[in-house]
Amino acid sequence: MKRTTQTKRTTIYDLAELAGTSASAVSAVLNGNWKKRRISVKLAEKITKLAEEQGYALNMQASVLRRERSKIIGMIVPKYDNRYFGSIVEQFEALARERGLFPIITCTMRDPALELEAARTMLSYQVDCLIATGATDPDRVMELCAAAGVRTINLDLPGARAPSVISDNYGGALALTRRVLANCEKEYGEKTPLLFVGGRGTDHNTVERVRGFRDAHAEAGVAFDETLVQAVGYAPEKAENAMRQLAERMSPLPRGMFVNSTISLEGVMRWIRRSGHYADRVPQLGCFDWDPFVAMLGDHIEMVRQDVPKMLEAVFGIIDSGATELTVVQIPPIVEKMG
Amino acid sequence: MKRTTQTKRTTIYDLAELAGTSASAVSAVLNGNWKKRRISVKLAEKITKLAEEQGYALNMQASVLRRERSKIIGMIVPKYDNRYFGSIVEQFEALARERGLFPIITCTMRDPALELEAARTMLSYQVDCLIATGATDPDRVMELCAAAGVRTINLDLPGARAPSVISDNYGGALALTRRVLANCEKEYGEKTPLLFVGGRGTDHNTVERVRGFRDAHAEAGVAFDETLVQAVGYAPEKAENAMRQLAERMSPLPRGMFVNSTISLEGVMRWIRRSGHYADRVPQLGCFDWDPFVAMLGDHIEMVRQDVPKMLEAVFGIIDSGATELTVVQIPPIVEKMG
DNA sequence: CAAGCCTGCTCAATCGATGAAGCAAGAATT
DNA sequence: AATTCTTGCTTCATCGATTGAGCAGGCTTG
Repeated sequence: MKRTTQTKRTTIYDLAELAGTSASAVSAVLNGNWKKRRISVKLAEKITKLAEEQGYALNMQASVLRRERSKIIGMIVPKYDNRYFGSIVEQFEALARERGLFPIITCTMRDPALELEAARTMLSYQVDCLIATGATDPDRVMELCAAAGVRTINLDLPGARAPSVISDNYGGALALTRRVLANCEKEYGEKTPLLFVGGRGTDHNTVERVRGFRDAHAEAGVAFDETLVQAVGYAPEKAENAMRQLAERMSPLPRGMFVNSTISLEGVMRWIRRSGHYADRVPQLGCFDWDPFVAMLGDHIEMVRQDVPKMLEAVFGIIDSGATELTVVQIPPIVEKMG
Repeated sequence: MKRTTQTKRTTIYDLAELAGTSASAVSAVLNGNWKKRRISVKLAEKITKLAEEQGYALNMQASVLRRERSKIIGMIVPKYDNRYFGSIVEQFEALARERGLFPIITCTMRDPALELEAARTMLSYQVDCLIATGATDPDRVMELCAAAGVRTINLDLPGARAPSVISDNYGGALALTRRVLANCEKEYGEKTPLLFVGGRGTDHNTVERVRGFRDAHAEAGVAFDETLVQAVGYAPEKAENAMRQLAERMSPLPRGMFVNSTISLEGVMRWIRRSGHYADRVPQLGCFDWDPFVAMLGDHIEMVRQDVPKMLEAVFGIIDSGATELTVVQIPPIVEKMG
C-alpha cells in the first residue's frame, strides 16, 4: 500500500497499529534486541516486513534522546583541500561505520573561533567522542568537551590534556632534510643550508619539524641561521609572500627548501614559476606531505607521506580500549621514493 | 561554581532551578524567541549568563524531536580525494552555516549501496533537505527521501526526479577539446583524433562530455572512431589499465587526450611516465577538472575548472526559494589559462 | 470601580524510541 | 491439584526542548 502524499514519517506507533501489536515490540524488533525481550520469530518477521514495506526509518533524534550513549562520533578537521585531510576523513568514516558508529565531520577553515563553535555543535549532537584534527587549540576544545563528559582525542596536532596521535614529525623532517641536502650536494656539489617554508611557528608539528630540519643540517655540518626558517602559515599566499620578500633581501637564494605541507608548496611553486628566480637551476625541494601530482612534478621534489591508515588505526585503538591516558602516539611517516 | 566530575550534562531544567524560574522560560530565552514569549530583559540576561557559566549546550536530539523542522541539511558526496569535491564540501558547510542550518556530510566511496545507506542515515537524522552530489543513482535516493517527505537536490550529476545543478558539461568539453586539438596542431602540425579517458559511460556528465568531445572533432574536420572513447570509470587504476591495454593494440597512440577528471588523470599520468610510450613527444592533454599541481605539470595540459561557488549558490538558491520544479541548472565551467 | 488589557511568567502535553516492570496464558514440576 | 516457570507480549515513565493555553497581578479606560 503506497501513500500518495506523505506528510508524516512512519513511526513505530504506525507500524505497531498495522501489525496489531505494541510500539515497544516494534522497537525491540527493529533495534535488534528482540531475542532478549522474548519476541516471537513470527512477530519479528511480520514487523520487519512491514517496516520495509512502509519505508520506515528510525528517528535518530528520538532514539539518541532516550539512550545512554549516542553512538555518534565527531571529528573536526581544518580543511578539505588536500589529500592528507581528505584521506583522514575518508578513513575516519570507514572505521567509524565498521564499528556501528555514526561519524559527523565538520571543517573549521583553520579558524580558532569556528573550531570552538564546531565543538559546541558536536556536543549538541551528543557525540560520545570527539576527534580534534589539526586543531589550533586542542586543549580548549578538550576543556569544553570534558565539561560535558565527552572524551576527546587529538589527531595530527597534539594536546596536553587528551590522548594524541600524530606523525613522527621530528623523524620525518630529519629524513626529508637529509635527502634534500643530499640532492643539493649531488646536483650542485654544494653543502649549503636549506630554506624552511610554511606552517605555524607556534604549532607542535612545525616546531618538531624545524628541530629535525636543524639537526639534519648540524649532522651534515651545514651551518644555517634562523632567518631561513619561514613558518609564516600554511596558506599558499602566505608562502608565496614569504618567498617574494625573502628574494628581495637575499641573494643568492638557497639551493633547496623544506616545504611544510602541500598547501604551502602550492604557493612556493607558484612563486618559483612566476618570479623566474630559479629559472637557471631548479631548487631541490622537500615537502612534508604527499600529493600524487606533486610526485609527478619532477625528480627535484622529495616527499614525506603521513601514514593515515596507521594514524586512524591508532585513534580507534584508543577509542576501542577506552584509554584516557595522556599518551602521544607517534606514527612514522613514509618517505616516498622519488620519480 | 565549577563541578569537578560532571556526569550529566546541564539541561534547561538545571538552569531553571538555578535561576529560580521555569524550564520553558529558559528554553524561550536560549532559543531566541523570548520576546514573543514576553520574557523580561532582566530574566533573559540572567539566564543567558547562567547558561554561559554552566557551559550549557542545547540537546539537539530533544530540540529536533520536538520541532517541526530540524534545520539539518545533509549532503552525500562520493570522495574527498580531489579539489572539486573538497571545495564543494567546504562551500556547502559555509553556506549552510550562513543560513543557520546544520550541515551533515557523508562520503559514499562511489559505492551505490553505501549511497542508499547514507541517504537512509540522513533520513534518520531528520534532515530537512538532502543534496546528492555525484550520486550514481540520484533517482533512487530521491525516491527514498520523497517517501519521508524530504526534498532532494542533485549536484554534479542530474536526476530525473529532483532539481539538479550541474556544470555545462557539453560546453566545457567542447571548449576543452577544441583547445587540445589546437595544441596538437600547433605542436605536431597534425589534425588527428584525441583519446577520451575516464568517467562512466552511463553517467550523464560523461555522455555530455563525450558529445562535446565528438562535436569538437567534427567541427575541426577530424574523424575519429568510438574505440577512442574509454569511459572505464574514474579510479586511477582503471584509467591506467585502459591505457595499457590500448597501447597493446594501437600504434601510434593518439597525440592528445581528453581526461575526464583529475582522478583519472592521476592514472593516465602514471602510465605515461612508467610506460615510456610518450617519451619522445609529450601528449597534449585536456583535463575536465582542476588541480593546482596539475596546472604546474607543464604547458601541455589544459584544464576546465567547474565553478563550485556558482554551483553551490544555485543549490542554495533552490533551497531558499523552496522551488521543486525539475529544472536542470547548468553552470558554465571556467576554462583555465595555460601556465 | 468594574471590565478589559497588558506584562511576565508557569503548566503540561508533546515529539518517537526505549526498557524496566508487570501480566496473562500455557507448560512443567511436585 | 497446586505451585512454579516460561513464553510472549503490553504498559508506562522517561529522555530534554518546545509551545499552546492559561493565570496572576498591575495598569487603563469608560
